[in-house]
Amino acid sequence: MSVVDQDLPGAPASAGNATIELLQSHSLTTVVQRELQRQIVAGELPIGAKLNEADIAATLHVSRGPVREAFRALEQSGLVRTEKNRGVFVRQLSLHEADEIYEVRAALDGLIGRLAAQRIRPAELQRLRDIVKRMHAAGRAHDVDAYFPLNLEFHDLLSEAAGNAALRDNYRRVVNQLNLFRRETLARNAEHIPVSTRDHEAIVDAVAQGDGELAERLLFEHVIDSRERLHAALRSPRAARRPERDIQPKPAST
Amino acid sequence: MSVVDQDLPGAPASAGNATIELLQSHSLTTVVQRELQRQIVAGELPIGAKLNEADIAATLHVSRGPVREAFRALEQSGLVRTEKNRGVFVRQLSLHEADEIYEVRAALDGLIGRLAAQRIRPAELQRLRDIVKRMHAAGRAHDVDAYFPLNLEFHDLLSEAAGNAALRDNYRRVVNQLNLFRRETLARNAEHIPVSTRDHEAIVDAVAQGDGELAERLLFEHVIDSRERLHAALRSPRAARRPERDIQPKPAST
DNA sequence: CCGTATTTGTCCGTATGTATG
DNA sequence: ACATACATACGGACAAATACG
Repeated sequence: MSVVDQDLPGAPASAGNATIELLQSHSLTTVVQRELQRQIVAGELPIGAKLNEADIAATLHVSRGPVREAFRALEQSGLVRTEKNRGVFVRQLSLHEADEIYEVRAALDGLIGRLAAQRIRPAELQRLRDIVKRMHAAGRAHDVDAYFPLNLEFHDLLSEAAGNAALRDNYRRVVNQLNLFRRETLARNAEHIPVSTRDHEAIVDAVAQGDGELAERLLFEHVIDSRERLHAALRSPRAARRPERDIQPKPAST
Repeated sequence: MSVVDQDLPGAPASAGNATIELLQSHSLTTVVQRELQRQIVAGELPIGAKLNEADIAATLHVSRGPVREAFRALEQSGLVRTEKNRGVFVRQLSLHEADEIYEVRAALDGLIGRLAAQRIRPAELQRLRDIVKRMHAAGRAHDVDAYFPLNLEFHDLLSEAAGNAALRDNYRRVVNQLNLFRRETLARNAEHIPVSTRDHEAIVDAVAQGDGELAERLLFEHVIDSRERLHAALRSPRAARRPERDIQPKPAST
């Protein structure tokens, strides 16, 4: 009846089972929360999809209690919205909401730049430069699928290098929310990769030189610019190709 | 068995009962969440206090399910911490954590100033000036208990005037977390009221003149300064008068 | 518009882990 | 160290609301 009993068919119950290790230190609520967040961020659950309590509980081999608790956590983190007596849905950001969150991200990213310029360590700086190098490669190859995760990794590493856990956590929550919008609409077109990569290069240089004010300004403007690119993409004919109504990925069967 | 049956002894079941109205539009989880948040922010639940599921459920006349769900939401909002198989406690911020959160707040407040200078409406500006006027009065009377809520109201109104709901929500969460620390340690001494009120006056002026850059800088520094005042208060002999271990307000009885 | 099926909201019982004498 | 008491974690059942035919 539980995730350790029936899941992972061939796994022995002895040492080395990561699932058991996970359960010993984390509650089922936490496991469900992380799994749902992963599915949402990874795009496995489409925007607007309805999260069915019973289905999720059955799939993860847990009862509805932990699932409902995970829903409340995800709601606070801004990844889902709850309608009373109707259900929980993957959050759909309006353009207006995305604009607002972009401004918040710009402020946080500015502080990240300011602090990272003071506190970044050589190893982190080297990793940043490696990422930028790979960004150049992805740009030359017009490989958007390679560039997108590099962009996430760049900013996540920078938020870590700022040496402020609260800032990093707030930043990650905001970025996760924004991904709800960009995945839906932004064309992720390759045209902007070169200019964005130049932004990143300048940011790394400013951080490397310890110029906090410059890094702050560059990062703030980088975020605002990416918001503007989003607007431009929405005005282009390629945009609005997907409907914005609720999507139900799995009606009933499995 | 429910909150509407036994609570509010003399209240008739007819129209005008706010409790029934509340339950019709909100789930019990939401009601519990708001009530617990209110108790934490208001200081009715001391820092480090253990939140007993059964006690809370009995007091609010609900079952333990909604209480557990509310715990998960409060955990994400940073007001409580959960220890597996041990319980939920009102969060205790270390000085280091408070420092980090103060930096986040400074960045958000800076953006608030920048945006409010562009978007504030005359009625809001007038309300800000009224609050500052009352701050002056509280300062002259050395009335810290009057000043403290005025300070909260000032910044909350400003976050509203910025015209960005996401920014306001993020700001409120951060301020709620910081109150977990300031209530415990900050002496709330009257000495700083005049200088702080002058800060607020300058901020209002900058916003009124539409000088976003100035308002941003003033607010950022205002927050950093208040963090420094916190540090100074901790170094003063008056500080550290309360123990930092867990407190249990109501062992069992009611 | 009504009856049925499905889903959510709530409550309670039980097992497991923790604290205490 | 052991046994007891207590709190939490989880599962399951019932009631209410919604969705569908």
